Amino acid sequence: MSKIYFHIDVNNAFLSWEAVKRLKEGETTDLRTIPSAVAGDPKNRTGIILAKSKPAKDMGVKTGEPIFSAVKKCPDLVCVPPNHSYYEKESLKLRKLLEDFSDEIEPYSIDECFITYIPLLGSVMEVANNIKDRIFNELGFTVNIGISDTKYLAKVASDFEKPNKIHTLYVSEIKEKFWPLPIENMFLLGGKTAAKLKTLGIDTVYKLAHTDINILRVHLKSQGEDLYNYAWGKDIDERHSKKETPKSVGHSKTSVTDLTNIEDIHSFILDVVQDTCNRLRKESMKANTITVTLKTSNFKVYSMAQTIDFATNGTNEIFKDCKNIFNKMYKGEPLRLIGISLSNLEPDETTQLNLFETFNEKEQKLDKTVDDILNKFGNSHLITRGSLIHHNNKNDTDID
DNA sequence: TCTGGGGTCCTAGGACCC
DNA sequence: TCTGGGGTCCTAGGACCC
Repeated sequence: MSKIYFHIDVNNAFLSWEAVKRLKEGETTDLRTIPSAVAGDPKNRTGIILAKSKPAKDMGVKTGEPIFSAVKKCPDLVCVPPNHSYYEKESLKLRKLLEDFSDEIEPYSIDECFITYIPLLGSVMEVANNIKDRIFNELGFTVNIGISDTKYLAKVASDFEKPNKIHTLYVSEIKEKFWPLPIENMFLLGGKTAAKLKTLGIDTVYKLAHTDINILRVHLKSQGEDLYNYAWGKDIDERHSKKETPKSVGHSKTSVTDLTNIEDIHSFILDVVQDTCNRLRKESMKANTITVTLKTSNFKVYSMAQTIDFATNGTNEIFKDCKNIFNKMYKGEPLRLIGISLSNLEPDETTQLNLFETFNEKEQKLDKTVDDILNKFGNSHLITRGSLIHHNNKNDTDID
């Protein structure tokens, strides 16, 4: 007997979570009922729309667009700042609830999961309705559920009419429900590929499914073959499924003002490295490859990677490597963003129990150093971090 | 005060080895 | 002095996802 998958997708996740939170805290307006959005802060040059309400969407507001352009279309738009740690908690609550309905839960992102259907719990529709109702009653937000015998089609189905809806798209239904759709509705087919396909006269899933696969291979390589197969109901293979252990850990930050001074840049790199290494150690992993990414004030992005001789997760060591890489690649332009990504990961046995104590002590020492400097100079980011580097170089302190 | 941040995978090309 | 191919590893950039 073949499996049936449900794809659970929180409707307007960040915005819904924010709305529920605010109602609980006593606010009277439900953000979901007015033109609203969760958005970054233009002062920090991160002013883009991360999630929007239905009324905002109806006025043309799009995810990823700058706030200023959203406000042009929708002058009454209410923007609230994002709260990622809160969203993480809501996401975990959802997964916990889903454990009552499935023994195979595969998180796909913070607001999406694939689960397998258990026939003992009732018919497919009964179970789907129960899930939907319990989420709404206990957690306060709505979801879409897509149902199919493949994960790929379940994902496509959950994207049909929203919100608070259940849709099926079984392989046996692709002719009526999938093929008539524009290719943009296909999962794993983005804007660039859609544009390419259109120049070939392919604008619907039907046309894609009825194009010679060799033509697709010539123009889109292996992706062309994959898309052709999806159009015929083939499932995504495991390479598109999330794995338990991360393949890379990275961080990047946009600077409030463009960075031009080398000391400021080094402070900024240290800042990003500290966050990244911290997360890597939490995962008990070490990295063999370090990648530095720069975005210039003109939005040009380039990167350089280096594979090191011995895997590490030490802040100090990685900071030194990052500076080396940076020096090799930097052409002197004003920088808007700096990112560090650590990849080629392997488990770090040394961060297990026996060294846990000393590791913590070191962490505390660093925290104290940062705090001391903070107290001395105030909370200006650059002064703080710059001082830390200076302090580090002068005394050759192990900042890890 | 215009344009985020966190990921995964693929491709093309170069280095290097046999 | 010329000409091979296969295989692996690494890197830079790009497409895609949420």
